[in-house]
Amino acid sequence: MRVSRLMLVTLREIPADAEITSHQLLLKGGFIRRVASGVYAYLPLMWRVLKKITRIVQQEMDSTGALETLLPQLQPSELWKQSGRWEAYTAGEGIMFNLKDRQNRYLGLGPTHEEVITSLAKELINSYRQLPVTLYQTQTKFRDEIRPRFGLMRSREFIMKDAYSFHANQECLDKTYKSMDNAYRNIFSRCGLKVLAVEADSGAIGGVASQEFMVTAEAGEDNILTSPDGKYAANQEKAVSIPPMAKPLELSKDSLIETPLNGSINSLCKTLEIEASQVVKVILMLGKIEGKKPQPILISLRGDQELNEVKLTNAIADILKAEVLDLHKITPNQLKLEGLSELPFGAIGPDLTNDALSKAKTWSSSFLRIADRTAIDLRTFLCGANKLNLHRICNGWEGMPKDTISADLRNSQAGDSCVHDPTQRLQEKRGIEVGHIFQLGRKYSDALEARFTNEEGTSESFWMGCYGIGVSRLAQAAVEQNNDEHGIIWPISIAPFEVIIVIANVQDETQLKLGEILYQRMKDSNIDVLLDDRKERAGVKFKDADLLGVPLRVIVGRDAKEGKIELLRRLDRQSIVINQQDALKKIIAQINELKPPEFQ
RNA sequence: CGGGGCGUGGCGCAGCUUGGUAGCGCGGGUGCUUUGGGAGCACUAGGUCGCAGGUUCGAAUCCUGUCGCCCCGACCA
Repeated sequence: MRVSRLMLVTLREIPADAEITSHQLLLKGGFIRRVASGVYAYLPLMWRVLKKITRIVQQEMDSTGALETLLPQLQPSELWKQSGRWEAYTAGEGIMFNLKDRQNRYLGLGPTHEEVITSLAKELINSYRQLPVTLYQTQTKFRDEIRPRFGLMRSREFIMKDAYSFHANQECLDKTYKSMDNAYRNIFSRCGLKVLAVEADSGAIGGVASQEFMVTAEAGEDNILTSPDGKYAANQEKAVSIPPMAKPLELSKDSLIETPLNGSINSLCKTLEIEASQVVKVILMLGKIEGKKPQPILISLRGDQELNEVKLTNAIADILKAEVLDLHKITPNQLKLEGLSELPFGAIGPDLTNDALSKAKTWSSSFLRIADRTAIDLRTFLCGANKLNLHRICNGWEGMPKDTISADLRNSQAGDSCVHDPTQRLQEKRGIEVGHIFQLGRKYSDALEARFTNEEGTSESFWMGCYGIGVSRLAQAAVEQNNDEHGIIWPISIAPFEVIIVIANVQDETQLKLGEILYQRMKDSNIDVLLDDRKERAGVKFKDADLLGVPLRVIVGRDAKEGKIELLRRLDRQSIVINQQDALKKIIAQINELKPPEFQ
């Protein structure tokens, strides 16, 4: 390809709305253009990158025996109602774009494909003899994100590889799960990415075992907690740890304490000269629960701990045996709308009585009370006295409502001791999730009644796994991890081109001719080569070459008349002057050197 | 959804407070010079100031509404 024919538009100034480096560089280098919020056009250069990633993904998936397919993006609501996800994915802050066709049928734009694939498996697979089978596809997915941001990192339309496996039993699922884990590690390593595998919550998709693959980068949106010995890594939602000990509280008698105008735990503690770990704080939330009345939830936490909403959601679902569709803090305005009297926010205790809900119009009339174990473990603590600006000292939980359920609700934090080895202290990192593998179990096959006949001749639901890679996100994550002050440095395996030939001055016949000869030779040797034949000044072309991040650069310039060219490596700007006859050999050698060792 | 901010040539911005019919830098086109790190000079094209109402003799500027985009947040109010 010739740069003069590439529709290349690089920007001198960074567009104002790009926040993180990778987003800025992709815009500046002419790789992507925003079309709407969270919706991007992949320009020709970017498309080459995406195709290269896809190719690697295909090779690794194929080598596990998975079958490539292509499923519809437009999906009938019926399938989603059968799996029970239609409500959760469309109501409230649901992320599924949905629409009505001319016959008033409801459809969703696929954010994922469990329903479709499971219903196909139901139709196509009847016997254990057909199992196991894994299907995968690479295509555009749609998610109406609450807040799209950072270019391709969190977009509303994105490219994803998703795979689904079907098995006759858990052991077989385990085997495929492991082979996917292995394939994923190969994929990321071949793409030139440093990726960390972490334990994860399976979230809205449901299921048992789950692992995320994180590109470590400051700009990442996810918090990861790791142990220095490398034996434990989990994302914030899932991470467990041993919290620091609470400082024992000296005062022992029940006593009321005036605490006017204490906006926060911190100021409360400062005024009373106590530690946050000696306080029990209460948060009131309202959960929308499938098939039930809105449920007020009273959450008790130790003052120095943070609420983990994912753990809370899981705990609620577990206790009520129903899906949690939505979970939000209760606001004074909501209380008013519900016909309830005001509550002493800021001074609520774990024993706030259900009387507070007695006049509720639509809500359940009693609290679901859940307390984090660290709060339950406190012997003596300070908590709200259920009256504005009033707190009190409590001696243990004896006097508290009997229906308080203990659960792990807290966020693990950097510095906490690790469960597997208390001498290890958790460290915090930021990461970009580029892959996620799950063992779904039988959640979807049960819901959609997707069954096969097993060896005993009886009917049984499929065991399922699902495995995703955010292809477009991975491409941007690669930029986030590989760049310098001059621009992008693509890992060679996913670079839009492997080599760029820059003819310093196309008006110089000798340079132009030599450039063209080298270009032809490289094309003949199947090298992905780009020829910068533009009638621009050399400086402009060098700047663009840096920005575009092509790993190897051949400069045909002044020394062309002696048959010499310069070969420059983008990564470290090491350059050598060589005879043009040796060019091809040297370039091929360098291309191989730049690949990860195990794939040269 | 809550809070904050911004919409003015392709990009980055000024002008708005104090109304008088639009400007700067970069980019585009043409010509000459230049030619290894985002060149110089000259000429030139390009904007119903997001949109809709209103106030006014007169609106980019003031008022109302609306659309779009960006940032922060959703852990005791």
